[in-house]
Amino acid sequence: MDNCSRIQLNTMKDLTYRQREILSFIEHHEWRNGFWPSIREIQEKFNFKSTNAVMGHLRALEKKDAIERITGQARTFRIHHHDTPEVSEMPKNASEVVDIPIIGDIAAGYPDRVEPSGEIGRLQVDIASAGFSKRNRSFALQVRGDSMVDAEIYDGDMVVVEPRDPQDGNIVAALIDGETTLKRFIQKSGEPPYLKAENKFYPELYPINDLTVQGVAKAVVRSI
Amino acid sequence: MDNCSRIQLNTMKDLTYRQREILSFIEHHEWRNGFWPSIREIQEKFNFKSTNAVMGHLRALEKKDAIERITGQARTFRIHHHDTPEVSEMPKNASEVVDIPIIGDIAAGYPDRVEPSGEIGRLQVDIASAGFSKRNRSFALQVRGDSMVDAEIYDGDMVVVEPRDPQDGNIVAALIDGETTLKRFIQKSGEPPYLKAENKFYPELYPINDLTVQGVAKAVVRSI
DNA sequence: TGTATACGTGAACAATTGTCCATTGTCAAG
DNA sequence: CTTGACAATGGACAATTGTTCACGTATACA
Repeated sequence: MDNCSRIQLNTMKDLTYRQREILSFIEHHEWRNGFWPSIREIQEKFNFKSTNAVMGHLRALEKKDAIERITGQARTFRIHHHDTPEVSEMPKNASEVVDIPIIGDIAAGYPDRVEPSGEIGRLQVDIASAGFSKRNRSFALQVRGDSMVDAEIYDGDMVVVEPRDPQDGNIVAALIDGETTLKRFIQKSGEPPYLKAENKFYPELYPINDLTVQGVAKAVVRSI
Repeated sequence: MDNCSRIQLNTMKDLTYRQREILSFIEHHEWRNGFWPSIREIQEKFNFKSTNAVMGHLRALEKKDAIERITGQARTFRIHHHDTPEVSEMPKNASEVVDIPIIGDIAAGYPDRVEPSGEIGRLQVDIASAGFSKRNRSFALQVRGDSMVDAEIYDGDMVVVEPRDPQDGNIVAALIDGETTLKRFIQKSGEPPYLKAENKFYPELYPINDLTVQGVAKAVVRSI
């Protein structure tokens, strides 16, 4: 189907297809559940009638140096990833980002497993997309009320705000009547700037001075 | 109103020093070895004469919602990261969290500056509120289309999905017709579960099998 | 004073789980 | 044809491991 996974499959190692299936499941189980499967869980997954079928594969995988185990101990695996990591465009300084794969299509491949090839990008939360700053100059506001519903920002949402000067059209955290609220910042050339609520039931215009705007909203985070 | 958006700021009761030690060791063991410790391994570490000492602590940690276990199964832990553990043997590698203050009211202070006193909590992007996992078990989906607009999820949003079994009412990433979509998972007691689109112009019901649900949506992140 | 929580010992039990025995079959290579 | 790698069955055993009961201490609290 997609050549990415095919290439990876063949470059990997001299594992058989079945062994690769087993290995995939083990990895996937840990990824999904946070702990490794027991041999009988693997057995069930593949409808083996005997645990020894699993044992055979595990021995093979260990012999081929794909995995490592601690004999006698339950659910103790270690996966050896000596397939070549591709050149990464990601910043080497891992401390700067929280790195989350963006998966666009996980339909292909082993149905119960997310193929690496399904990844269409990475979400680097602190920098690229959301403006999260390590310097902690950014902050999050929890939205109360519905003054921004027309901008799809709702009660309870967290809005990440970066303190800086706004530009026309930015959603800003603004200090109005002693309260911090979210408004849209409007500044047409030659005219004085003003703020605007994104809810048609609210007054449109708000006065503004140089202490009003506290920062620019960079992202919305909503827990579900 | 809904407790979900209040996040888990105060849901975890305070751990005792001893409980924190235990928790730290469990985390550290997994970090170092790649799998969770057994109860007797914890016992040895702390020189307990009885496994029941460990059991007591584990029960307490579970009661306080710090960990999760699967009864009867070996080495199956799940750590709930509600806050940053202060006592930790683990390296304070900053790459693990992006730590953002949640500011409830900054009206009182100097408006161009974030007052520490205005902080009502902290948003730890990778773990607490959004289900971001440093182990990368979570993943993000970019929403295409409008099948969830009635749940305030829009085209282009990033949805953070944690792979686990859904409960009634959860928004889930579901594999339908070879495509991953967002649906609401409905399971009334005694009845077979089904999926439901949150858009009145879409068909309501979708069939479901054990490969359908890929995970539960934990958060929405939208760049502005 | 009672009661609750935290902390721990000691021993026994039962479930989970890894391991190993013998055996069957296929298939490609020598 | 034989050999070896691969795949799987079936059953049994033993180690690992989680669980529970009974019992003890200390501390804080109303």
